[in-house]
Amino acid sequence: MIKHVLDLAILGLLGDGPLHGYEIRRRLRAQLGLIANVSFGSLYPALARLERNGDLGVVDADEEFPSLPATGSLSGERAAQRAKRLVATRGRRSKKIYELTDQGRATFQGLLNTASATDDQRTFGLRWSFARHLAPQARIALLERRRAQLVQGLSEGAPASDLDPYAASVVEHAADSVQRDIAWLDELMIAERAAQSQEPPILTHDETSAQTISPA
Amino acid sequence: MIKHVLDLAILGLLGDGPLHGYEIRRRLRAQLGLIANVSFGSLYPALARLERNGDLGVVDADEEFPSLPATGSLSGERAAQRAKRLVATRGRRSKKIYELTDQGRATFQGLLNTASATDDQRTFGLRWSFARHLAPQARIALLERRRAQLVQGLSEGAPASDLDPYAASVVEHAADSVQRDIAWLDELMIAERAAQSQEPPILTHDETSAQTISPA
DNA sequence: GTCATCATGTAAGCCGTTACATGATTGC
DNA sequence: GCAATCATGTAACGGCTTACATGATGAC
Repeated sequence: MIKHVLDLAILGLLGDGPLHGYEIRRRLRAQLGLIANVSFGSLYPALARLERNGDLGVVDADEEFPSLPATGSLSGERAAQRAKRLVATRGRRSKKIYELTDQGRATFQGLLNTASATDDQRTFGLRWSFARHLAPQARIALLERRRAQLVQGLSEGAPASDLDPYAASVVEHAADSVQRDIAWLDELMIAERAAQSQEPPILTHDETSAQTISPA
Repeated sequence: MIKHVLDLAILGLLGDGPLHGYEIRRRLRAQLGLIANVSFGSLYPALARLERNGDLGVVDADEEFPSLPATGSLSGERAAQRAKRLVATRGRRSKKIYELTDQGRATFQGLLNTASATDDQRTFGLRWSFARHLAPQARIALLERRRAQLVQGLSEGAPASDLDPYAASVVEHAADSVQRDIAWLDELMIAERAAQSQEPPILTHDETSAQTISPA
């Protein structure tokens, strides 16, 4: 999984609420195990990098309990207490809970809307699995870009001439798989267009923000 | 494409006759473009490594013309002339034609028969496309190993619960693809068993050598 | 108290792509 | 002779996996 894709997965999962690294990995494997995989050795450095970049913030352990809202801004003695408690709670090693910053949300939208030329099926799958965060017209565009890529790959693919039966069966099956992927995209497009024509004017938060944010 | 797989592709293509690097890449893209890809930056170092290891030998340009067989062994003056001609023909940069050594053939058989736990569909496809070099029972075994891997991956895969429609469709399509791959393997197994029961006692060169060679 | 699991993090090694550099051949 | 293609090779860079190291938590 290349860097942008890992970032996309992390930011996407955190879009549903704060999580710590271990849980992010668990969810990726449980929910998207067939299309995404990530080792701790790449996940934790990625989280640290995203935090450095300002895309992620670390949640104070106390804030896991929303029944204790921060009334007004913290300052002076109160802030010192809180920092001390954070250290005491986490020690040097404990859960480190990340949340999306506004910049992180923008970065996520950028990654989601920026289609790479080297997208493979898994990359596309991960992207599409977050499609609810895309504007409707961006969904259609994403499907069409992916479809064009697959069609081009097929045309550049093997003519399957003068191959022995074993190699020929492999090439044939690979071509079949791509064609099924294309058919799947066509179904998605039909469903998407139908859904959009039914309820066109409703704009969600994600949809409005998607229109105001430029790709990274 | 991991190292073993690249080696497998190179050695497999050279099994049909001597080739130079540029041509190896051309054929890989033309014949197996959907399942294999390789850049010069990895191909040439791989060729050099295989040559160092003794799996490949460099063919004298003269030997491209089989109408000039080497009658007897070369020695002394004759050998010197030939070496000079080789340098003159290739200069410092020209076609460098590789051929399989006996050791290279053994290495190929080892790679072909040694299934890795991290095999993906492309790796398996490349392996299977060289299945004609495998002993019949090794073909069946390869198919069954791959099938078991896919079944296990499916069982570990997502329960697809509480996902939004977009993510759910991705997971569902991925599972469908794996199931189609399994069905394909089943077809291959049926065809393979049928072919083997029709003509069991015929042993080709590859089949006999496959039984005497141990994996690398 | 100890074992399994949860949880974070670092370092080494591997490998592949990209970009760069060089030179030979062929058609015009 | 010049451009396009054929042909080989090197170096820098990026990024992922594996293995290692450390520590907290909960069950028994």
